[in-house]
Amino acid sequence: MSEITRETLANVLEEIALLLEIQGENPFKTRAYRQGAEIVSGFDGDIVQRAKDDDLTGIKGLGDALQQKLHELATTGRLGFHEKLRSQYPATFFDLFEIEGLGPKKIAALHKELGVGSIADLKTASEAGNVALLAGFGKKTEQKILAALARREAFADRFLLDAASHAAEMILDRLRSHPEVLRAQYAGSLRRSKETIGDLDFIVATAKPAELTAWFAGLDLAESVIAQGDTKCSIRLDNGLQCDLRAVSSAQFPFALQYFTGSKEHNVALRSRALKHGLSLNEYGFTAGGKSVQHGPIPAVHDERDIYRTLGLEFIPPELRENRGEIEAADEGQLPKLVELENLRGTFHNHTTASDGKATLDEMAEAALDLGLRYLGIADHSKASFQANGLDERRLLEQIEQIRIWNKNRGDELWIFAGSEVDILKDGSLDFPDDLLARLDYTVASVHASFTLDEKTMTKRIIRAMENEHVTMLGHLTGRLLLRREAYAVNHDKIIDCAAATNTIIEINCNPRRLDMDWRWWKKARDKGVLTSINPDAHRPEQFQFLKFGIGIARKGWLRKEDILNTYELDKVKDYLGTPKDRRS
DNA sequence: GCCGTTTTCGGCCCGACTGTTTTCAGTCG
Repeated sequence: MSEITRETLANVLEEIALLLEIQGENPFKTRAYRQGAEIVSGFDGDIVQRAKDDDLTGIKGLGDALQQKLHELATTGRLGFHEKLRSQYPATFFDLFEIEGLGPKKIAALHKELGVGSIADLKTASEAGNVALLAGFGKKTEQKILAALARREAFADRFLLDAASHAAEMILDRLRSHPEVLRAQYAGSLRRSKETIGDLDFIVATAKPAELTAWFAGLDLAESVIAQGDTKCSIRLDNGLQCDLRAVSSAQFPFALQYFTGSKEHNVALRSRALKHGLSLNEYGFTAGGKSVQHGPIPAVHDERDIYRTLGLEFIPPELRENRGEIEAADEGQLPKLVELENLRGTFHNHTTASDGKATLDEMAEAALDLGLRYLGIADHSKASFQANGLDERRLLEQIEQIRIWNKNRGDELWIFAGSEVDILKDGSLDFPDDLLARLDYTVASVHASFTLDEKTMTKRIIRAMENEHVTMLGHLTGRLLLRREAYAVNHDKIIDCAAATNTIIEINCNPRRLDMDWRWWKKARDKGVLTSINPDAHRPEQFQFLKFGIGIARKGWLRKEDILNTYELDKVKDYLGTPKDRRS
């Protein structure tokens, strides 16, 4: 029996939800399982242990039935109910749910009538023209399935933040310059600063919605038009990214923006709260609702802030809207004052041509100056990263000297901190000796090889590095490359505890391919007193722009200005780095 | 299947768009 993890528990519940849908079960029952999966994934604590101990009472959304099932699953590694459902379908069956345009009803029909149990089956049946013959299906549906299958092969279904953000800003500019647009904003997961983006959502306020949707469908950026109506239009860009436009009145705008920003889970919670206030909330406004509560007059709403205020809540910034405690905190007036891009004073963890960067030290420094930064940390690779032209001891000493000269001449404009991104070797020792590390202003310690160690060994390895007095911060904790490579196994709880105990900073690597450590861990780390640094890992000047994605992740992790080293003023950073590690706070 | 400061039963979010329909089901968000 493989080890039971949080993911196992959540996946089993999610699969049950899908299978129940296929069987036409009561939709509310299906939803209960799906919500159960969400609760398990987002639970703040050791849900697996709680399930093993049959200690799940009191967790909202997990009733008797789910508690019993989770307990069975956690203790025995299997769930009879789940296995019975699954046994009726092939192992490849769940892939079908990823096909655009196919939901439980259509998948059930395809399976029952044509025996379709995999993507390959679906392709064969569609190409043979058998799908179009089914009741409720037609030629167009079959064509759409084939197109979706082709697209699935050609494109990723999710996009990195930089690609999504770039497209969104471009389209937003176009929308805002349209004469019939009063207000425009992007919503969805991009506005929430999720680490990857499925599609883009735009909301416009206009008196002429149909004119806007037609204009949107005709954009030269549109590779194809997925749907076009009087108030809604969906197009696909030529990189495969889907963009949805909703055109609403100015009065509806805040509601639509709130609604389409999501997350779905946040909105469900918000709507249920509205009902308790005697109000029904949807994407167009408040209406009288709720069964037994006497409602007052429908309040005036001009912006999103008014929506939250009406429900007795502080304004909840989009990044926090994941139903992970933000509504409760807003209710108690306990939301953090989140960090802003303007709070940044400098940046650490940047590369130059000395290792694998594409710009020289001077070029990086000039770019940092242009950005208005007060200090810049250089951290080129160490010698073990030979694939990245890592510096040996002699070259590092030369670079330190070069930085000292810069500071002597131009330190009052931009102060450069001499650092190193030193490799954490397989046994947890570092790639440079302590006496050399001691000559640096700071170090970023990172894993760049031996990714396949088991979790216990990897965690021990990283902890050994953190215990070194010269390790200022930990680079990209899990080594994940979003949409490309999974994180290596590492125990976040233990790393966070060690970071707190040893005063080691954990970076937020804001390369859009990384965004590591994951935002879901930051609130816990912050509460334990762990400091972070928002690090662009820039290999060329334009990559300083990654800082804004790091800010998004920090905000998503509930972080405030004071939780982040590079919001400190220069003097304070010098003090911090000049204080022995065990006496930093 | 979950929930409850009127409820232990009867609610649980719902509107837009498409395609296959002859009045609506399915999907998506």
